[in-house]
Amino acid sequence: MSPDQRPADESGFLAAYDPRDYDPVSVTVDVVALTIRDGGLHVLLVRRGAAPFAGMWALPGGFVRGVRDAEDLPDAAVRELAEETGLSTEGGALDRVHLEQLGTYGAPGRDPRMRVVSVAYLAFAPELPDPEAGGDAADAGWVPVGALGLTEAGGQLPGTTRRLAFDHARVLSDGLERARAKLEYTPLATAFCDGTFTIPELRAVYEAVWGEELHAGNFHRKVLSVPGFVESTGDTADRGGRRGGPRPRLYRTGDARLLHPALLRPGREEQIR
Amino acid sequence: MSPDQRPADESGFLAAYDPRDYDPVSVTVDVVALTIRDGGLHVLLVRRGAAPFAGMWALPGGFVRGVRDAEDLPDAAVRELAEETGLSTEGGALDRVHLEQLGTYGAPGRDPRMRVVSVAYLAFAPELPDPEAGGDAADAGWVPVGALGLTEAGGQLPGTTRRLAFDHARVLSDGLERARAKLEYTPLATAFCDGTFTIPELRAVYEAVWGEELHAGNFHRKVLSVPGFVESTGDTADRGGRRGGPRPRLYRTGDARLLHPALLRPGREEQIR
DNA sequence: CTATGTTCTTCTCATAACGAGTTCAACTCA
DNA sequence: TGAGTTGAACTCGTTATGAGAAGAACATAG
Repeated sequence: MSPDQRPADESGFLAAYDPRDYDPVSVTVDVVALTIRDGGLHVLLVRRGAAPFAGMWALPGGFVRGVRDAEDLPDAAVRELAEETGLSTEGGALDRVHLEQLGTYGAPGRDPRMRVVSVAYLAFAPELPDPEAGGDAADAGWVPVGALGLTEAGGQLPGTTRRLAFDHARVLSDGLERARAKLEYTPLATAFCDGTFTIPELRAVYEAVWGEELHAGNFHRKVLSVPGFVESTGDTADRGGRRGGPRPRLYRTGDARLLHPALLRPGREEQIR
Repeated sequence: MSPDQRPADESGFLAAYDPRDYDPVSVTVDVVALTIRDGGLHVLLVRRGAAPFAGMWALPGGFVRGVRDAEDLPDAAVRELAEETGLSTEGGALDRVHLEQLGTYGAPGRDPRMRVVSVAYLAFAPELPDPEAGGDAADAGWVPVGALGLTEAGGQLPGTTRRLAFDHARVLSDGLERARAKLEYTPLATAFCDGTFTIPELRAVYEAVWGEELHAGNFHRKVLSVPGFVESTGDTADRGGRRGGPRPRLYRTGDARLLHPALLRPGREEQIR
């Protein structure tokens, strides 16, 4: 909408009205950056050094530059991700990172100091280096998602050692559900892989994100039967699987933007009601 | 994230830093409210009376109350929708409206006057009364979506009489695509219907949103085969179809939150690449 | 009232997709 | 060298799908 559309009973103040004069809202971006390490799904977190929530873990993020050096929201997300990972924005590994908007969180009181509306972004990345802690972050690193004890309700199980600050358990839960859903009907799983990959590597991505094992034969058949999902490079990998087996063939991402038919998660009949 | 997570080179200014002092950003909500009238999909629009974009049409929306009478984002969306439709927030037709967050739009320059970050919401409503124009809105009403000449790229065809202000063509296009996708795998089509409805009425909703005719027999079979999508009331409608035919049976929404199997849009093979 | 055309609902049928399991060769590691 | 593992391709029964047909119930024109 336009900022000057507001209730009729305020129309007399139109010219003088500026919500910033008395109703300040700050805008930040947070990034849910996901990658796969050691066969498991990891998220990029920083440990807070200052109050509030000192000592707890939080998603990387920061203020959107509003007027001075104004930046678009995705640019702010990339900037925060680059600052946190220590990677350059240009010509580096960040080019292969898929970034999409996840949602916006603005409940009053979510930050105890001020009114903050936070635009969350979701990033899918191939394996990236460990971040360096810096600034007011006491620590930073890729944390296994399974170690956070996330609940469906957007909270954390009691007894989880790594507590998440603000409403970041909710944001992260939403990001994980988005990632799981996106793998079903888009080829974004390849964003977790390098330029070339094997079908078993792709299957490992699905298994890490979905958290369950898949039928290798059926997965293989489905991936190859979806037009444009992957295309063969003609090569084979250097060696076989970890504990034996033939050398798998290599593929790269195809030109499909949607998977048809989709690769649906098995056994969701219980979660449907 | 937290507002105090920012680059290390600013950490010296931590205590004194307040982005509102020099970097003001305003937050608004816009609502893409969809309903079905006369068998066609309509969106709620208001015509702007003041510059910028005077005379053009815009999505209803307005500022989020930040600190004084602070409200959550969905509450702000409901409030704007209620103000625009003239319907009461409580105990009225708005209870049956499905509301979900669509996305956030914050490109610099999208509002020529100031930096505005706008959180868009998507509303699915059964038939609602005509709104009353008020305040600085020159006119307001339910506009057939097809009359807006929307393009896939988020613009409008040249020659379209009703021009959309700001980036609202993009927002509306995103909302329509979301609506089309949601009908595939959720029972939200019933949000466009009254408490009880017939399968042909439900099919009319799908046809209006998807913009194509569906095979009546197959649609009927699929709706009844999805567990929890609809449940029979045991009654039949008062009369048959508009031009004849038996009286269809009445159903109400079931308890399913996801459709399995999904009702996929036909003929999307071309849009996949 | 009758005739005509429309619509709801349930079929059939051929094709496509799926889950589960099998087979076999290629490979790693002890 | 042998045992165990894995990639890739296959089978088979079940389920989902698109296209079409059939028949009964109904609205409307005459």
